[in-house]
Amino acid sequence: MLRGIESDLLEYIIENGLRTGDRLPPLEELSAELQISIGKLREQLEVARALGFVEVKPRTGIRVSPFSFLPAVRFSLLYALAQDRKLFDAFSDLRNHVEFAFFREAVALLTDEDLDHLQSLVERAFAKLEDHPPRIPHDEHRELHLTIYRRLDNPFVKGLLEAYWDAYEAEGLSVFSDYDYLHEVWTYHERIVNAIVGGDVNEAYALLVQHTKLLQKRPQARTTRGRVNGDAATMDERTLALQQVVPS
Amino acid sequence: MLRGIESDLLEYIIENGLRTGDRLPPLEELSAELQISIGKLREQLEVARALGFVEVKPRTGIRVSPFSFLPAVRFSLLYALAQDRKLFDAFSDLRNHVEFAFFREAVALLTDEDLDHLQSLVERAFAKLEDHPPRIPHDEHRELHLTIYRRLDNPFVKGLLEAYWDAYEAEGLSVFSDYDYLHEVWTYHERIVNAIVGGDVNEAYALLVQHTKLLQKRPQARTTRGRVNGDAATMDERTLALQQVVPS
DNA sequence: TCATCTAAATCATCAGATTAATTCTATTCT
DNA sequence: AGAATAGAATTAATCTGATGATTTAGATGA
Repeated sequence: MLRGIESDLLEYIIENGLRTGDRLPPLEELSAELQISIGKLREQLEVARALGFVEVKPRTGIRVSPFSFLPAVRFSLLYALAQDRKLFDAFSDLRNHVEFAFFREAVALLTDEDLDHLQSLVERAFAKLEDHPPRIPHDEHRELHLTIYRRLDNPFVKGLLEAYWDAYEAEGLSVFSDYDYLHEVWTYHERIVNAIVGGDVNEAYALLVQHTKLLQKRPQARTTRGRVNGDAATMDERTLALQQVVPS
Repeated sequence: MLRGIESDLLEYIIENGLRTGDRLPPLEELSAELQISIGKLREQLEVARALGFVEVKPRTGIRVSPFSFLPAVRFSLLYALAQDRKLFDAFSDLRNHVEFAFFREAVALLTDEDLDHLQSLVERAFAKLEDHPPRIPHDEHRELHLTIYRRLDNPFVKGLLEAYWDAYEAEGLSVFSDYDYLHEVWTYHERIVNAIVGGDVNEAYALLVQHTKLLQKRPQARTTRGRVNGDAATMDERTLALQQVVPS
């Protein structure tokens, strides 16, 4: 049990069969019971908290959280990216392969409500793009992708896909896209959703793959530090407008 | 920089551009410089240590480790499995898809030495299986798979694949396999390696997929607590022998 | 019923002291 | 000179006790 992990705190949770929502004893009690100081206990607690295993608040105490792969992946990923931004492409590559690999299975599980939701996301995205001034439909982008995989009963796949978007945001890519690119992406999204709704999974898959290639050759309008380096004079009006707003 | 992660310690590493092997100041100094107590610093240090970002020893101090995705994945995965063993199948499914998705690319990068190594692993595995008493070639199994993906320049893919084997061992599966199954698996391995060496990647890929299906319908000779529940009377001699030795 | 205040529980943080582990260094022995 | 050993210095590891901050629950009053 828990071989390879040294944590009296987590061991306590496992050995006592604590489940999501269950409360742990106060640190002082735990300290007495586990025979280790509060200081050491807090070191382990911080790890458990960073990885999303427990939620800890004053007065409320320590509660077991539902398992999610996301915090661990995100923590490691964001640290890696802070050291070397080139690793974003590596993770991106993994994410793309995972999306491809689970696409058919995921689509097969979508409910009617999910399909409606996908369509409304496409609508909202185009509304933002065609607004004056145009806005970047970043939240819609994230949610569209994650919605497709929502019904997969695999926390590890989900965690990876979710972490991608956190990394995407950390990289600042969302802010630095040009208008034509975004429009083309969303045209693909629209066609993917239509294919899914129409029951043509093969077509949807093919479009997904194509749309990913689009991202790979996206305009590299940024320096290594995430600042825009495009010459403003060469940008079209709508792209310029996009760069002046925070994505919403 | 490091948005979404709250850790003065990691921030220090990033902001000061510390690289693999670099040393951090002693905790007392850090405490003074970062204006936080040693106790709090140690909480963050424990997280960084658990995720493999730093190595910390008395007298030597704190050193930055090369980045690896493995510790974060393993930690989260092992905790998850300790709570619910069924999650092994979920991670296994992810791992299989990732192996499939990166197989061709990985094989294309293998060197001649790698191919030699693969062949020697197959030889060693059969030698163990045909020994008296037979031994489980678990290390060879792990290394064969990881060797195939060794040249991939993607720490995230590598971390996932490595973590699988830690989980595999934690599940105790390695100890509870029957002889015929193992022999069949290694026959596949042999054919996969031969196909790779022969340059027939498509054949190798097809065999890989087949061999994975073999694992999915493996004999479930264990209870929920990892103990053998097979009736000894129904086992053949060689399988019985396997169960009495620790894999080596 | 609602809002506000009060008190208790619990985590959060800190400072200091002691202990243990590791590495370096100097000494001693062969 | 070289190897083994003993000791010293550095640093993390752990514990203790004290104080502060936050959240919740309950009491109080309009």
